[in-house]
Amino acid sequence: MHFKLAKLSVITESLVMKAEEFKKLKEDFIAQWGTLGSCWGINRTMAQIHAFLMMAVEPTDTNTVMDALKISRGNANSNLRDLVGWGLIKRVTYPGDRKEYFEAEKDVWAMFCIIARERKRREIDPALNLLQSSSSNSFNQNNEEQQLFLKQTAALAEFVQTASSALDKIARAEQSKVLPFIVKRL
Amino acid sequence: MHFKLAKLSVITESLVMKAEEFKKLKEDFIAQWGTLGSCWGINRTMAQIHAFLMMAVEPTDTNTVMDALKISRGNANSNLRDLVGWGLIKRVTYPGDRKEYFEAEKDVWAMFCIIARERKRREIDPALNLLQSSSSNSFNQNNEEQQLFLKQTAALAEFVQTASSALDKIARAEQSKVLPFIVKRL
DNA sequence: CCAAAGTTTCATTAATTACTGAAAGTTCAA
DNA sequence: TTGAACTTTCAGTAATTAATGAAACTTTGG
Repeated sequence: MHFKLAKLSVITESLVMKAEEFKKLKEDFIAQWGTLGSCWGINRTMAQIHAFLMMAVEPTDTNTVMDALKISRGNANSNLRDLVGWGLIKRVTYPGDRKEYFEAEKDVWAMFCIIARERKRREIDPALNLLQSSSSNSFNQNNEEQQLFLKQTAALAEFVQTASSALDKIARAEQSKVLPFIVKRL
Repeated sequence: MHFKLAKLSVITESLVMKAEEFKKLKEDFIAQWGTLGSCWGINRTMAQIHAFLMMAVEPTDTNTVMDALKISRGNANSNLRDLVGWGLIKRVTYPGDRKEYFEAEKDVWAMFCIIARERKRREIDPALNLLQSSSSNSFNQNNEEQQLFLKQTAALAEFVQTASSALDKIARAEQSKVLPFIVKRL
């Protein structure tokens, strides 16, 4: 029996990650996710905090985040606030505990929907606004430049409009159905 | 006859944009498109140059771009190079003319496909890489933290993979079919 | 091969964006 | 009402990113 256990643990040790290794892997993942974030136009810290909270078993307080990512209180606070603003994390409080804890939305499809909705609001809607108001002038029909401007702004407006409502539909549908459906049917 | 023309021109003046007004409108549009660009994570100048070239009746040289947008030669050059790199504009030369001119892709659907392809390559693929390599370790089945990490990275990887291939399909299909299809069928 | 026309590079500078940490603000139990 | 625990703010600073413009480079007609 002793023998068997020893053998098993040898095997186990060689296949399974040690706590040390896992810690490193996780830190690496978070750091790299931050780097990826910046090339997505999201600030590094925000992406890292989000990754950290997605991988957190339970709600986590500001100090823990600060310590884990080696960032200042102010930085932690403002990025946490922004993530709450996006709806990607939620504030959690426990009765009898003054501290605030943060918990990430962990469901991937829910995350996608949140991000789609927010990006639409922040990035697509203002563009559509500009395009529609620009294309709705009385252009001179005999002026090639003006006609091109009209044609382009109108075409862009129409496209953005359609794409935007397609995105709406997608983000409102059930995960299990949408993407497989698109992958299959096109 | 003189009378009629005069009258017509009065009407015309009141309804149709004067050259001055149009110039201002276009400049405004370009400036604002630049601002929008920055909130999309694209640098302002690049977005402006792209807008300027989309609205240009014919291929345009570096000096014209510099003058129109009041930017330096170096800035114009590097952003034009980047736009060529994205495939959003093309270099055009005329026999007997040493200058290079630039021409934007004007078809909106083609633009969308280019952007989708490039963003996938630059932003999605590296993320997928990280997710797949992170989730393909031997995690300890008795460790809740490790199991969450595995679950999350694996779920993200799967989602990104599926979304990415959906995007591929969309960008390979015909414009007239895809978006209306999605809008209708979901 | 030269010089003129045109293009690219890159060190420097400017602008923007992100981060720090101390101070001010808030909340609540006693 | 006080003060300890916690959160937020914000002026100052650091880091990053973008822009300038002169110099170096390339191309080509003659």
